[in-house]
Order: sequence, then structure tokens, then C-alpha cells
Amino acid sequence: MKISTKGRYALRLMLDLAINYGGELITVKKIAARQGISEKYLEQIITQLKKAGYVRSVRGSEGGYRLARDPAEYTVGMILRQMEGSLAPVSCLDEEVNLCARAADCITLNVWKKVKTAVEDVVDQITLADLVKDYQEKVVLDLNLYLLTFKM
Amino acid sequence: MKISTKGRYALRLMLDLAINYGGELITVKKIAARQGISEKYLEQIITQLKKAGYVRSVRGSEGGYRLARDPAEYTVGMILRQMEGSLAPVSCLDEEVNLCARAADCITLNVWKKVKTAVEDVVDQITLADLVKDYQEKVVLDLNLYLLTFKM
DNA sequence: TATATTACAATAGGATTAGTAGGAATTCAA
DNA sequence: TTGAATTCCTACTAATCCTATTGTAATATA
Ligand code: FES
Ligand code: FES
Repeated sequence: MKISTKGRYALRLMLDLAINYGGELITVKKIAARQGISEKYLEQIITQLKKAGYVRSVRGSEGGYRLARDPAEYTVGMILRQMEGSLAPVSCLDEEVNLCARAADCITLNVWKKVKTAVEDVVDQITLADLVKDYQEKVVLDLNLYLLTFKM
Repeated sequence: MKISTKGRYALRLMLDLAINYGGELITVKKIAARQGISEKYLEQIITQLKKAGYVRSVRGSEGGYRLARDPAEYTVGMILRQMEGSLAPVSCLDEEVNLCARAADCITLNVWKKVKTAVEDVVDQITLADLVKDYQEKVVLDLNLYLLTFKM
């Protein structure tokens, strides 16, 4: 019941870009360092996000990546689906042609449908902008804590 | 975001036993045939369920398996956790010692917490007895449909 | 122009998961 | 007591997922 690293890393990558939205281009190298993720693996992931039109790139020296749209226009669900293909907990539920022969009689299928809906309700409601806000609030909180510690 | 085959098969296996609860012993062979799952793979799965005390076995000829307790006492969540270890969508959330070093600063962790809760709310509320009921209602429904088709 | 930096691409290796295979141990029934 | 059915045990193979390696193409800057 794990979300693949692709999905998880893609979300952290997109959040990193979202936090820097409007600023300069961000390199994969910097994201990898900040997030503690393999640089080459991130390259593969960001390539997929680029193909989906979620990020724009500039090649060459001083190049890098940036978000294609405003952070508020990306939901967590969009990003996960792009990387994982579907949020269905079982392949029997994948919308495509992949319909399971047992679907008509399968009692457990209903369980998975409910799980799928529950997950989607969560991830389709959270946008990158929400997460950026969480981040900014956390930064302020940490700063206050720091100031308090040193009695300033 | 897939549930492992072990978890899915275990649920179908347990449901099969639940439907036959109170009757005679059920062999792995029969379950494998009914569910269309590899017999040898099911053996490994049911061994794990036996170790957890969820099923009882009788060896030798005329042997087989049966549920250790009443179907109402098993939730889907119990079975999945037994097979998958945890329902957390990321290992960073696994209760154990496995705490992620980034947890304190990780913004996305909150997303995964919400996903985990949403999934648990579903699977911890459904028992095998509920699924048996679904099955029985379906059988009646199918019978009515059959009778109707032949105008009896 | 030369050089360093960076995106882009393809592939190979390692780790984990999914599934297969063979057979030993146990028990019932004929 | 023999044979068949069945659980139980161990090891192997195949597939998938994650990461690392290697190299090419494009671009800014000196
Ligand atoms: S096994 Fe495919 S629908 Fe249940
Ligand atoms: S990466 Fe482990 S808590 Fe976010």
C-alpha cells in the first residue's frame, strides 16, 4: 500500500519548484541536494513531468526548470496520477481496457472502490499552493522559536 | 499506490473461508480453483495468516483450513496489515523506529498522514461479515435475475 | 572560441516483490 | 499397511522498481 518513490519524489520536486515560483530557474542538482534525492533519478522523474507539460525547461549553462503554471493549479492528485498512472489500489479498477474478468462477481472490488474514492478525496483537494502556504507558516514558526530560544 | 497481491489475495482467501464459516474444512486447492490464484502462492499467504492466528489448520488427508474466529471479528484492515505490515502510504509514517530524518521539516508528510487516515477509515470499518452479507445478497439477486430471464 | 554548466537520453546494476517448483511430514481411509 | 490427500518447508526464477553510470546536445559566460 505504498506510493512509489516516483510519486513521492515528484511531489517534493514540484513543491520545491512551487516554493521558488516566480523566481529564477532551478536546477535538478539543487533540488536533489535540498531534498536528499538521487540527482539522476530526479532527472528521470522531471523528464516525465516535462512531457506532461507540468514544468518548463531551459537547457545549457544557467539553465534549469520552472513550474509551467501557478502552484494553485496543481493538485497533489494530478502529480501522483502523472507518475503512477492511476490512484486505484488494484489494477482491476484501472479505467482502461484492463477490466478484470472477475469484476462482475468480485465482492472485494467494492472495498477497493471505497479506498480509491477516499484517497482521491484527499489528494484532489490539496494544491501545491496549499503546501507552499504550509511551508511559509512553518518558516515563520521556526523563526519565532529560534528567537525565543535566544531570548531576543 | 497499489496494494500488494499478498494483501489482495489474503482478503479473497479470508472471504472464501468466511463464506464457508461453520462448515467443513476448506483446502487451499479449492480456494485456489475458486479464486483463480496460484495454489503455491496461496499456500505462502495462508501460512502467514496461520502464524497470525487468523486461521486454523488440520494436516493430512481430509485436512484443510478454517477461520479461527467469527467473520464479524475480522476487519479488512486487520488482514491487510497482517500481510503488508502497515497501511501507511510512505515508510516515513511507519510507527516503528523507522522514523524519517526529514519528518520534522517535511511538508508533504501531512499529505500522507491524511491519505493514511482516509484509507484506515475505510478498511477498519468493513468486516468479513459485511462482505459475506454482500455475497449472499448478490447470490439472491443473481438468482432472481436468472428466474426472470426464463420467465418462471 | 573555449569552457563550464546544464538538460536530455539510454542503459545497466542491485534490491525488492511476485510467483513457481519440488518434496518432506502428517493424517485419513480403504 | 498402503496410498492418496493435504499441510508445511525451502529454494529457485521472473518481473518490477529504484538507483547509478555513461554519454550527448545545448547554451551562457569568460
Ligand atoms: S479480482 Fe479483479 S475485480 Fe476482484
Ligand atoms: S521524506 Fe520522510 S518525512 Fe517526508
